[in-house]
Amino acid sequence: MKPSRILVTAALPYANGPIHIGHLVEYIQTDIWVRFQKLRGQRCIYICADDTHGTAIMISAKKRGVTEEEFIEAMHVEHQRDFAAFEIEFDHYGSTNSLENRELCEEFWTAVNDAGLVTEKAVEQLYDPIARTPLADRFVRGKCPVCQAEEQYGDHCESCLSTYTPVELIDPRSVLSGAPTELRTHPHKFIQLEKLHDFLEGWTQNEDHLQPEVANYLRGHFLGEAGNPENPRKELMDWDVTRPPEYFGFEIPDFPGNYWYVWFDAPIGYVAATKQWCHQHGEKLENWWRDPATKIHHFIGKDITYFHALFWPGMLKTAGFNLPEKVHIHGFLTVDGTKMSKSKGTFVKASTYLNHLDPAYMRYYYSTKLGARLDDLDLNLDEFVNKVNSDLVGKVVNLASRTARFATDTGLSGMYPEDGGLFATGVEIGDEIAAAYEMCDYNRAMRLIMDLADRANPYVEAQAPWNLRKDPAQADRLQDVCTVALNLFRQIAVYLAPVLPRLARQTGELLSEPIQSWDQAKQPLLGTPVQPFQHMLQRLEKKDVEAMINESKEMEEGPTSTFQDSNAPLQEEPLCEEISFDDVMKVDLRVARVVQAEDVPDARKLLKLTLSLGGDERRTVFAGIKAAADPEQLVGRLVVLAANLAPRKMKFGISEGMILAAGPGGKDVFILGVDDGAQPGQRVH
RNA sequence: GGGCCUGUAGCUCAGCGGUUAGAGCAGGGGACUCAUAAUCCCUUGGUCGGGGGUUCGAAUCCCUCCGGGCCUACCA
Repeated sequence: MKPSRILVTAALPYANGPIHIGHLVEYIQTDIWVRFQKLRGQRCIYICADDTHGTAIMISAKKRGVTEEEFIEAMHVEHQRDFAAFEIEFDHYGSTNSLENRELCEEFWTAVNDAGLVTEKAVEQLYDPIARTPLADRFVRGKCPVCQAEEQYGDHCESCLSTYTPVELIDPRSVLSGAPTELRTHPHKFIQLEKLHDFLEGWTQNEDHLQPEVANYLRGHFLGEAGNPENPRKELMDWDVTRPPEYFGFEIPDFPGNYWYVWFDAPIGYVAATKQWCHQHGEKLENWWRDPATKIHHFIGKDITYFHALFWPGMLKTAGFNLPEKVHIHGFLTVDGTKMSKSKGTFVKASTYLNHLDPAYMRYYYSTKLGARLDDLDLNLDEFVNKVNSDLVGKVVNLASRTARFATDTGLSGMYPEDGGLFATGVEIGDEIAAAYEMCDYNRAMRLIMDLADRANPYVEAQAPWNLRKDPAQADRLQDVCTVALNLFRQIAVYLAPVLPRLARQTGELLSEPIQSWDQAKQPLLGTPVQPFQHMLQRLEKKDVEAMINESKEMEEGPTSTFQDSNAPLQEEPLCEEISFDDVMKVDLRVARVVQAEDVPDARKLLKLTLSLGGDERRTVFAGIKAAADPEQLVGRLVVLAANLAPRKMKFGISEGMILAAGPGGKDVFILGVDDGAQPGQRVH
């Protein structure tokens, strides 16, 4: 049975940066699904908005010397421009910083309070006294309490992989101002998700609301299972949903001076944006969010599974809104097999892409790669060029391009000619294609469609319209052959319409009837004029892809040096805030000799070093250089030791300092040495 | 350490208990000339990661090992 309404959302992009090709996977995937539903005659709307709150936005605005509102407004314009250029067609694109969202947040808040889900607890958090803001973990950097690695984030150490709280961090500093942080205690409100445990277990594990692997993940990771000794029922953690000032967001009415955490108001933004759309279209929000006849589909990336599969359904349930019919979760984009990288030029912004390439290429390529699973998706640049050219230009558009001009004078025949069952096969396969779209199995849909094109081209080859044209007596045959070829082409264009809306428009113009419905693929088009053929899609040139990648590479700066050093290290770890001479002098660096070096068998990264500062002065230091250094080769070497570092208890013993080294870690650690003549114990000035 | 996913032709993948394992692209040979050097025909190529098991029968189910990815690591 057809649902009477389908409401589709894509995750709200954060208004802190431009749209890039990784984002586009999701918005294109969702757009295709929505266009497919609409083509099938469903009542379907595509709702999205900018996610505008939080510390990061506040900081970005400050950096540019504008208000948060100005900042997010500029981003709002930019995002919409990029999406439109990629033919991503939202029915409404709102903002979480809206009146509607504030009101709905209050409504949800009242509901969770009334349901007894809210509790208050004191939270210790690091605070930046200069920027006057509490600091999320990623805004704090300091020394890892476990391995002493410098410049680690507040919650985990990238060097030794240990985790901790920002409070444990040694010498924590704010990333914002560089100031040493203060520890402050502030009341926060929490939502006790555990009280919804039974509901969430039911919702996540039944009725295909989630992909099976996602349901497994949630069961294994958060929910556990009653009666399963391997994976006993786990308690869901309380969710901290408020933030003390300063914070850019909505102030909480019954908790003055506090703000809802951005993740509280962001998903509510789905509802708020729908509400705005309703106002503009004379619709009732009740019909779209509180009517079981409306099916809600969320499309998200796997990174935000938790919020959408546990937290959000819990909120909706509590506040009496529709639960999602399905949360479709996709993987991440890699380029040529690796993470997108600014230095490699594979971190391509939507606007950069548009400077060089046709969005249709990307819509099609992603379609050939997207399935219903949450697997990562690789953009292989060679394959990209290849596939677009051979499939779209060589096979599909070529069908029209090689026959349309023979039919321009006559138009299409009045009766559909014998075609050996080709069109009928296309009708039959159409159901399979539709099923594949419905299940988000776009790569299967594309394969089926290309298979149709692979059947159509041999037909043209066999009928050889270019020969028929030479004989005036064969004029009718010629018209019939072109009628078949162009109808097969049009059938394909209908099936591709969700992916390639422009091609569908062009096909409509060529054959004098717009493509508006999936069912148009079931009936041949007859007797209409054929317009003069115009190119529908340019071939994709490898050099354009290369130009795009080059433009995406971050520029090297400064005077040209004879040493062609990459800018990557600075990109990955930017310079810190300026500090004073006194600050520098606080660190007592000493020359030390490694007198003993041994492997720590249980540690993944650590070596235990005994250092001599001359005489009897010895220090034990655990250094995260196991992968990079051979203990035997270290013995006797002079190194530089941060000698007045507070001792730190680690799993394997007490570390009494740290040795200086450069490099990203792992195998690439380069220990600082000292020129010949230095003596252990000498200070480094 | 745990969890999830994954390993099929040079590449990207389909097949997920049943005839000699498939497609597209790439490679090789030929044809055609309408078309954006597109198209068409033929063709090379795989002991389906290794090993064990269940079965009349396994790429397909189970176990185990190896490799890859992602997520976590007593705050998601």
